[in-house]
Amino acid sequence: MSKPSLPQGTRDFSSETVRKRNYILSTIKNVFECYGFEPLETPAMENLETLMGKYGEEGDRLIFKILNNGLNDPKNEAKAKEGFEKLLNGKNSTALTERALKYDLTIPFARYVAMNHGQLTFPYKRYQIQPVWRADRPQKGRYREFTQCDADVVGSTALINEVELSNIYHAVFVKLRLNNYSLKINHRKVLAALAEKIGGADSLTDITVAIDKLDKIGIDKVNLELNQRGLSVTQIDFINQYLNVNGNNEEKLNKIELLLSNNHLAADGIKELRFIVQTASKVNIDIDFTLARGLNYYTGTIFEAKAPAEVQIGSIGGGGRYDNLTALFGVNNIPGVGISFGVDRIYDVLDELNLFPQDIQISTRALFFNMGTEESKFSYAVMQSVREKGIPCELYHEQAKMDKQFKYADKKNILFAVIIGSMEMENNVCILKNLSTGEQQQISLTELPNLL
RNA sequence: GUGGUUGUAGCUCAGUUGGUUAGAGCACCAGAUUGUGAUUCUGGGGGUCGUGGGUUCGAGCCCCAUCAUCCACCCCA
Repeated sequence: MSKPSLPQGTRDFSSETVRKRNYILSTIKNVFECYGFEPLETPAMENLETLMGKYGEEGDRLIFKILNNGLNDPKNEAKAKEGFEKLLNGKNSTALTERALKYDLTIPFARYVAMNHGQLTFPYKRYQIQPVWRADRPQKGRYREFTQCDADVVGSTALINEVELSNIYHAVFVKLRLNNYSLKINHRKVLAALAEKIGGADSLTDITVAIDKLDKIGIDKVNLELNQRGLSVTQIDFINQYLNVNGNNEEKLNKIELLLSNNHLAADGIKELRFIVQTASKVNIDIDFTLARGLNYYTGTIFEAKAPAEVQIGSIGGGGRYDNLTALFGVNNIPGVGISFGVDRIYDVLDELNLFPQDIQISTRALFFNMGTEESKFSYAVMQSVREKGIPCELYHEQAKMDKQFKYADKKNILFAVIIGSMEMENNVCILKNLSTGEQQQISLTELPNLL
């Protein structure tokens, strides 16, 4: 038998890791609940049809598909072979695969809303914390199975939702002591206005893909890429003016207003951004007109949360407004806006900056030493009475040298040692030792629970 | 999907132009120490050198393939 291994890009989470992850997840969850969002969970797998075509060509390629069962049944053989031929020609075949692992939480959510809109109370505010899968090649901060935390509001076009979601980002990051985060925002209508203004509305994708890389590859390479994508010198020149818009948020808005004047798309977008920036005044919002994000379904404001600059990890969250996501599933007029937290990356950031609190690793408060057969029976009974008070504790599993029992307590971050030997048994007392300070005292057994 | 990096003990890594029985530190176990964590000392267990082929009298080292890993691109959280 070969050594056991894990599929590429997946991970086991040790006890310590799970505790750290839960710290992040419960922080996010509490904030979501605090803002009136309700939980939702959807299955790990969806019908392939539900997912295909929703994430662009690149996205389709990264969807994990599940092979149908029973393909080796003789009566399915012809179908299976035909399906395989189709697959070789780059087409999907329900004869081979009709289910897939979910790729994100947004599309399954849209499917859910489309299926249940009759019963839901709008605006419907839901949050969802679940794993998703992508057949991407793993690298730093990138896995094939990872957890997303989404909060969306559907059935409302009110801008207050964008403000709320910005405040959620702020609340979560502050609670995680990630005070230097930045929340970049932009508006799809501003980007569209830029494309319109230079007379290349149809090249919107080309423009945004290129300018999105500005802070990564620099202006020269962006211009080169724009050139390669077929834009003229005058067009590139105008884009450069657009990219040069700088200053604080208000200054940027004023400058872009001037640059994209007499364009109703730009006017709309700028008005909305201005409202959000002014209303969500406590949030570290940084208007960034180069922010593009996936162009699939966003139509209004777009968000991207960045880790503090000293950590070389890109985006730790993102989101935006979509006009009509459920239309993909035949239900119209349900606009929405949502955000997502990238837990796995937030984990890496907190780890790198040493921001996990120490006390999240403590589970057992007290270790009862095992001093012998009779002693341990006695200790066990005492321990059970302490457990009844809700204090987590354990008895060392066998009689062993104290040295060994101390080391066990050390490794498990246990705070106290409770030692009951024959002498203590006779007098109904115990030795309570604080393992971090080394101080110890003899106390009566009735007092014990109060001192733990 | 494209290009590159690295695979030797539980962990971090040495290992000479290819040459005896593959090493160290940490960790683990036992003892010195039969009711108090340290330090020190002594002893001990652990490896198909990622896997499969090839070259050679001889391979941890060279060649091919494969798997895994990490990194970059694409894209993304």
